[in-house]
Amino acid sequence: MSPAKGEPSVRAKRLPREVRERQILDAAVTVFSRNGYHDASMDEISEVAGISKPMIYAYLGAKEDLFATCIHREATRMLEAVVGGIKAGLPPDVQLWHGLRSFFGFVGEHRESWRVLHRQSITQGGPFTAELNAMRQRAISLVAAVLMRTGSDEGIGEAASASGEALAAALVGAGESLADWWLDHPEDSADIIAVRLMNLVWLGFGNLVDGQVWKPPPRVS
Amino acid sequence: MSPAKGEPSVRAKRLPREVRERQILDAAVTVFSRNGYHDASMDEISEVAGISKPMIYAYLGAKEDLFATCIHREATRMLEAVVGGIKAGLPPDVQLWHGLRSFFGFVGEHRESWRVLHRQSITQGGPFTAELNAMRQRAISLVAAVLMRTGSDEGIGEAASASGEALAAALVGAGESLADWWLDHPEDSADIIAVRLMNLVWLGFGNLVDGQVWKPPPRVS
DNA sequence: CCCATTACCTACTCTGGAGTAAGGCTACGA
DNA sequence: TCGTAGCCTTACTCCAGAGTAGGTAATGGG
Repeated sequence: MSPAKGEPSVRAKRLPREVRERQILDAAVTVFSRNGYHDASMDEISEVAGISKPMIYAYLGAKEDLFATCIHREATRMLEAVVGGIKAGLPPDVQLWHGLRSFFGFVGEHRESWRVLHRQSITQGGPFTAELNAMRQRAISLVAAVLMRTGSDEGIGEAASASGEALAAALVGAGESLADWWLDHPEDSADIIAVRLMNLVWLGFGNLVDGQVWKPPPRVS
Repeated sequence: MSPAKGEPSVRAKRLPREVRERQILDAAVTVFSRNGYHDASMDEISEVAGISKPMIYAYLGAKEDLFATCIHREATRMLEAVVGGIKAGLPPDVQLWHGLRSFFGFVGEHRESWRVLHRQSITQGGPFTAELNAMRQRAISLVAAVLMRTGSDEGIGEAASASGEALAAALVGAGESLADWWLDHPEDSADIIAVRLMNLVWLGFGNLVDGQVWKPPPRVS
């Protein structure tokens, strides 16, 4: 922007802490998503944020703290998007459908967020693992809750209720993996991806093979 | 141990290269699975292998090469286990069932291998990413092949055939995620986990909710 | 107008850990 | 017996990159 001479370390304009923190977090998410935790350097983050390194330490603490804060913020955003997309009182398949739709919608619009969350959410190592596990668990619990509510609404089958969390974990994993696959095959829209997973998860292969298809209800949202 | 002299860097017994390489790889898998790529140090690996560091460099090359070799070996083992568990000529659901069973069986018996493969297979960064992606792709292709073969055997439905790879990606992800979940909830056997995923993937939630259950055929190995 | 506060910077220190140079053993063939 | 090939080690070098010390400049209340 503005600078007639590139932007060679001009002293940054004075800004209130609140704003700078946001900028730093945004930069951190960008860099973390590009390089992963370990290969991201504080120097690079500070550069992207257009600020000098000590500011990061002053405001957000050490690298680990910074990362944990990123994870927390992005995970919260994502979960809110998904939860916000689910409307109570609708039939179970429709609820699931809305959840998936919100999820893939979010991923499509916030690729960086998604990369930070997923690419790093598996890797063990740092003490931020706590933050990551907590977030993942929140996701699984959320899904399990939807599934179980679904179940109790119409007398759930043995197989499903006995293993709610396991099924939720599987579903979450399928979603994650498919989201990743999608990033490499962006030709389809979020809704199409969501429908595919919905087909798999609701109908199952047994029915798909027979040519059945699940379709979203005509007039919802 | 053997505290009379501890075991203070006693010169290791002379062994043929082939054997040492195996030992080093085993140690590397152990350490990588415990700490992840970045937090694993060559020093620790050499210590676990009972050998000095330069030997690793002499035989297996730099850290990245070592890691890539580990991934390659473990991934190959796993894929062979899965492929070996699938018998051609059986009904589609049974084939899928055998595949899942082999997969979870492998994970149960080779936790270290699994951790290395999965915990690291997502994280991007090093140039070994190539190795990882290749392996993951092999897995997805394999699954897709089984699914499609299944399909063509009995006139596959539109929905399934249009998105074979996507569905395979989802299925693989579900398996991975469930395997991870299992590591934290080891109270169930591999077969039980496999049945759960089979239920989800073959019957779908729609049927599970109605109380249907998929059961393995009575007499198949 | 002045001083306290808060934003901001340059220019370091210091350590973990990858990778290597250079040289000792040991086995086996001649 | 010696020599040479190939295991094996100690003891470094070297650097990226986390984290900090100490100082400058804008802002705003008195």
